[in-house]
Amino acid sequence: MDKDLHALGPARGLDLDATLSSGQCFRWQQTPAGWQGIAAGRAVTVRIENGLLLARCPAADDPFWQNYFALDLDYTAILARFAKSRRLAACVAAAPGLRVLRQPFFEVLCTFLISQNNNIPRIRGIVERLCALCGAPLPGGLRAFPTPAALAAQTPDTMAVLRAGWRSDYLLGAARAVVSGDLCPDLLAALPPEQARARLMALKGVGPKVADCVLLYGLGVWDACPMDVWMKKAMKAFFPKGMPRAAKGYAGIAQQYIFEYARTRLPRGGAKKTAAQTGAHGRI
DNA sequence: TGCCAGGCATCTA
DNA sequence: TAGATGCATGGC
Repeated sequence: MDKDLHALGPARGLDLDATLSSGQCFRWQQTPAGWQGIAAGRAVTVRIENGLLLARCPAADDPFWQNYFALDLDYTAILARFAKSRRLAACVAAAPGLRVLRQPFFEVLCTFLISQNNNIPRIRGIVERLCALCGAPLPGGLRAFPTPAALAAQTPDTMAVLRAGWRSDYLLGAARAVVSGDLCPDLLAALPPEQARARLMALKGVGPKVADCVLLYGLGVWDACPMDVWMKKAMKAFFPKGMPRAAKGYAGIAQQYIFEYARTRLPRGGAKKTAAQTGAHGRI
């Protein structure tokens, strides 16, 4: 038995594969020992055994990871609400162990700036090069995600190694806004969601999609709805009258299940065309 | 080889 | 105000 391996708590239905490969986070990889991830300068390897979420990490990091995986959130109650909508329940059934993670604000802001008009393998590559460029070294040859100050100290020339294209300017702008105090996650979290959203969208490179992802994944605003064109069409096909009432207060979480259903159960690019035009909504 | 990617800013009508 | 276009890069 690995002496460093210990329980963070009951997994409460959490599915690591579904959650960590769902496109809401970009610094996790599957290893023979479990899922290895880095967030907020902490490295961890997690896996689930006998209904417990096990972690290999310093015990002092346990509260961080318990919060990261939202182990305190009662998904049984949330999913029971969702079950009142037949179609939403069908989406949940496709990945019932999917969870919305509580990730560090700045990491979410940067990774979703990188994500725009991009694909997941390339997003991961750019994020890793960013961490190699200016993230603090961690044991085991790993790198932390850069602090706002470390990123703000970069220049367009030094950022060229990322091969991130125009997104590099957005990253520098975001980092400098945080360092200057112009953008403060604590203040954002205290604002009504609509005001926080508007404040985020005042940043160059942050549109409605990125802003909503930051609200949902980085500030724990469970009602935020990340919307891109593909998702809007899937939503329109599944729920032409809008998000079902059963999702009230948890629309962002509900949408995570809808998105995962569309991503994994519909043909490639399907929600753009197939769901809306061929009646995929009739199957759920 | 060409399409497209969990968008956004900018331009134009 | 809505729709079209360009943007940098690489996965597939």
